[in-house]
Amino acid sequence: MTQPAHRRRGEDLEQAIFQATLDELAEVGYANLQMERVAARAKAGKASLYKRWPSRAHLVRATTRHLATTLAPDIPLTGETRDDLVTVLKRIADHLAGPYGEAVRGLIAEWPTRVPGDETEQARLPAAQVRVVAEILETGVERGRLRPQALTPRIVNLGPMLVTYHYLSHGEPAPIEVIEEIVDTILMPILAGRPAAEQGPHTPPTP
Amino acid sequence: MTQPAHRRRGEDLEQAIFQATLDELAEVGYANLQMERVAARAKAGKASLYKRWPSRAHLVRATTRHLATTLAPDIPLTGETRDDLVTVLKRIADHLAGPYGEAVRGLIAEWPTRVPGDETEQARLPAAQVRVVAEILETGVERGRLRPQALTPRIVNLGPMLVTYHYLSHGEPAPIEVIEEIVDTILMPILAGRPAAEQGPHTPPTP
Amino acid sequence: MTQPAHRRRGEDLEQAIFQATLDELAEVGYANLQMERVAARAKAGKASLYKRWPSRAHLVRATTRHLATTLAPDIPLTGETRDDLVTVLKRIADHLAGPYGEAVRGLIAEWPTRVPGDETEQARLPAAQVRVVAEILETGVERGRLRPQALTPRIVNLGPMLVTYHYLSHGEPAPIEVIEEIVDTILMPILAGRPAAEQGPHTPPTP
Amino acid sequence: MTQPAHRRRGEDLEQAIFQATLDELAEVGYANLQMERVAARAKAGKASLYKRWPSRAHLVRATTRHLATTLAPDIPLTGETRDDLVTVLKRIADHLAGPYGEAVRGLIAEWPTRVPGDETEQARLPAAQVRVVAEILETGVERGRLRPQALTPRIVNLGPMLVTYHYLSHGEPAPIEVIEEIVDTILMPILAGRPAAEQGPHTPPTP
DNA sequence: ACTTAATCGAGACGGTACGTCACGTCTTTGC
DNA sequence: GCAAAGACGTGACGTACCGTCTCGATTAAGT
Repeated sequence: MTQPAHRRRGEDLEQAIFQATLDELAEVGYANLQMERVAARAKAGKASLYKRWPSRAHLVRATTRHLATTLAPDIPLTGETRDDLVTVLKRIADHLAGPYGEAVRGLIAEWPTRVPGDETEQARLPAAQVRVVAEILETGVERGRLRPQALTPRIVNLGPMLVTYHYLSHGEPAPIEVIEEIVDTILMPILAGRPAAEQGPHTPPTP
Repeated sequence: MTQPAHRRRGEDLEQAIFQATLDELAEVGYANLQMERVAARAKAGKASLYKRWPSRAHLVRATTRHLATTLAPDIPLTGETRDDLVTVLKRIADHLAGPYGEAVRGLIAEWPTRVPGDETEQARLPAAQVRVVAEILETGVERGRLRPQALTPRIVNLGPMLVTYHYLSHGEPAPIEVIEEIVDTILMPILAGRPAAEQGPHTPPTP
Repeated sequence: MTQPAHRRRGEDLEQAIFQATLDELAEVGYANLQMERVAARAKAGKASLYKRWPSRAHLVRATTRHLATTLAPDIPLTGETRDDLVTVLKRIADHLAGPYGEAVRGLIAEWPTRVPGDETEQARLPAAQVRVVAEILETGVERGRLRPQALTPRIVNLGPMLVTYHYLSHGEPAPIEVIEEIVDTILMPILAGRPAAEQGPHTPPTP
Repeated sequence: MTQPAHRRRGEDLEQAIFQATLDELAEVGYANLQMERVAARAKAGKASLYKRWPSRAHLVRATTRHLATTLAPDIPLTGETRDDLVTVLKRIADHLAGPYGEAVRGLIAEWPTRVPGDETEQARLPAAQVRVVAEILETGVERGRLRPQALTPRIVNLGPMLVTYHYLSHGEPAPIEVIEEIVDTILMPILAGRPAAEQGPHTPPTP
């Protein structure tokens, strides 16, 4: 028999529902995600879902948060700011091609806007990976390559934001050429405080 | 009598449907937009909608394009790059608070992704207003204030993109402080080729 | 409160739907009977109807069968064949003026003809009342007034059939004069084996 | 081009519509007969139909009357009452299998009942063929085989009525065995004034 | 022959009911 | 005493046909 020997409760059940939600997001996307299908896939009753989350949006939001805690980025860094930025942004871009990206797409459209006191962002950037960006920039500053003033949250978020926006508007992750162009013509000029003209894509800096 | 003397057909009818769609977007948002309500509001039959657009997403997309053609930006410019950028980006931000923003939110989530050959962007930036950004930058270049190399599409779009992203992730238009921060710490450094810390409005570039 | 304390399911719900169907048949007739109105009247969802019967025709057919089981004819008989026949045929005629007649009218037109193995008759005569006719004739045979050979199903059904046909072709129940003419010029001659012209009520056969 | 060189008007057009209606009745039956299909089949506009008949029921009724005028029964008679009755009733039964029967089925269900002064019967028996029945009976009376008192309209109609009822309740024309049983156990006893026992199906009268 | 008015075909239109589907709630049954 | 299963009331969906209307083309009748 496929059914569990002992009926799942509490944490176990929640895990199964999260997994079913992720699978559905990956297969049919947010727009076609149905509570009935999630429940069936998790071999759970619909009431078990509604007892925990009042709507599809809340379930998906909880699922992405669950996903964030289980994710180990593990990105190999070289210490070279420009290359490391390309690497981590490509990771973020590809991450969006999966259930996480679908969740962001859906929550942007459906999250009940303007709940007073609910200051959360619908299009929350993947925290663990943004943290890696911050580490790259901190390393660059320590090595004297980047201006310390550039380490503001807005600039740290800029790269992930542009990559996410590309996914949202094109429906697929940014290709490597786009990421390199973003890094070389937008991020590095701001961070290094040098004109973009002194560096182009794939061109090593003039000595 | 409220009913038109002659039954509306073709162009007239389409205009009425677009208007009804815009009104519904503004009132209930994309997620709660219903074909039945749009039809009723336009005093049209549902079949008249489905004869023209196969789905809600197509109707909304057509409506935003219709909206773009009827929009006259008419933004007063001073010739001062930094101030003009703040002005036009604020306009874009506020424009997103209306039906146009709702349409973008919905299309991001619901537009059928990856139709081969359909290279259109779901989160299309408002073309007329982005054109104004380009004019501001061209003026700056002509006056020798901005680097000519910065006039790439990606950099021209950068400001509108950040403002749009703010709306998508927060659900409300970017406030003026955020826009000024974007212009002063991101756009102007890239455009003028100077470190953000050293720059202020109306400051000539250091030799 | 008008709503039931507990949501109706199974048998209870079915009873309510049957009652609503009968009411609609009586009020608007079969041709104008709508599933939506029946559902609304029964305070049920349309899906609850379609889960049980695949079409309007099946619902009405089931309703008439339900009606047949709950009907108690209770017709007072005198033992006098001719008079009892007139009485029961009048009952049948009047019964047709209600929802039952409407159901028969509709099923004749709409029942999917020639379903292999579905030998049921669309214009099924009301079984309980036809049984009373049979009893009348059996009594007549026992008393030696009627020929035993006349007790075939076709002849037993003849009276109800003619009365039903009158309703179908005129849209209203046969009046008493028509029923008496049917009994005196058609039924009694066949049953008693005497020429119609020579017969009257209570007249012994000429030797 | 497939369109007629000369556009049809008046009588020509009406004929084409009648023919299209008959074809549709034969192909899909009354319940599935659609004004749009009739119009398309007749290569006519819907307005041309509605200009002449206010509803589907009126169109079908007019079509059956048109059909009645164009029908030539041409039934071979032998002079033998019993056999001739079987022959003509079989003709009537088979006639019902075509568009005429479908029309009767539909009009029974849909004809607006109780229009004051509209005394027409929905289930009008085919007049030309009923007239043949009358001729057969008149011949029988002239030859002294049948009782003159039996020549009432109700008895003349009895045979066609029973055959029609069989079609209505079974959905297909009465087979020959049923017709012979009707003639031998119902019609002949009434007409000849002899007990049914003296004649059975297929059994010659005892000398 | 040349208008002139009627009539036609074609089909768009405003409506409405259809039968389906998923929602979120509620009841039952089993563990 | 909670979980699974799923029936239920609700209501929007997208489809199909209704009966009305508009339009331009065709045609018979009147000049």
